[in-house]
Amino acid sequence: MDNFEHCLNLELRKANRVLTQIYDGFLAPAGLKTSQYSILRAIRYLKRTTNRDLQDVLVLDQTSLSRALKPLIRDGYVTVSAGADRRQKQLQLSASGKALYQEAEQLWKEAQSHVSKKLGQQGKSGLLEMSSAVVKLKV
Amino acid sequence: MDNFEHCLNLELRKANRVLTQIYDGFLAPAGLKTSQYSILRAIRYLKRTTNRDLQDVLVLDQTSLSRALKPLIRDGYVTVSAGADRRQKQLQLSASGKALYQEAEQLWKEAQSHVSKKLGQQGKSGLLEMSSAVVKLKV
DNA sequence: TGCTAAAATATGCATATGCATGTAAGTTGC
DNA sequence: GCAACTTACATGCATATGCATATTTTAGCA
Repeated sequence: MDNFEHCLNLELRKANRVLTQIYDGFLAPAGLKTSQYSILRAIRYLKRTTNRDLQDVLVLDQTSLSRALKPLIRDGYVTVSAGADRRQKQLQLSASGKALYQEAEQLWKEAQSHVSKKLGQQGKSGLLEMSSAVVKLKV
Repeated sequence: MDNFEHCLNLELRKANRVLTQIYDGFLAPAGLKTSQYSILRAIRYLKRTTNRDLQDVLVLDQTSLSRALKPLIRDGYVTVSAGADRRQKQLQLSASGKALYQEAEQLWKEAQSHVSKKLGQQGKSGLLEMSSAVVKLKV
């Protein structure tokens, strides 16, 4: 299909699948996928947050986030408490959640380092800039 | 979280979500998602192919592809026939599959054009090059 | 020939993702 | 103060994705 114009979405999706598999492979010893690691990381740095706030950080639909949180809550890594506004659910990392994050962070660093080395500094910043540009297209 | 190193995978995943939603929005009138459009497109240009061959074109796991094909087969857009090697399943577009592709192709062009304009020529080729580089990391 | 390894595809399981919609709680305007 | 609107979150539905594994068929070789 080299004669035809590449679909930007398909190409990005292919890259996404490959990269996700690489990161997931590195994170596997911790029993986490990248998607879950990203959530733990976001909660960790925000200390205390809500579904609503995580949506912006993770560029994830509210309903997707609602369900993505479930395994983490179920397994006790994230704790939920009611806020002053009782519609909200305050999210925090539990002790085991923090411990798991610490462990996974090391694995993530290996993945990040592995990929960075393969892509080179140019490729790495290119990926970040391109991703940022695409995210800005969000309506 | 601006003080911390961005996770390449998360940034790419965020971009992927945004771009997929844009393309899916354009394709919605045809009742297709980008993922399905990509499969129709690949089959169309290969004329006659198999799950195995599509794996390479779409950079998609065999099991994911197996299931992704089901709705298209169920709805009659893709037809299956046995090959000489009876383990294989020969895949082709049906008449309605070709018609649907024609319709969706117009919508896809609009999406591609819309995004290309937003990203600019630089951004567009950057995305394609970056994606290609990442796909090459596949083990 | 017949046994074993390899190849093509499917299925069980779990999570990922988003749209349409539902539910509960807070906000606003009169 | 209350009806109407908005906000925060969850659920039904359908597809997306991949790992481990099962099934069927073919290929290779003793």
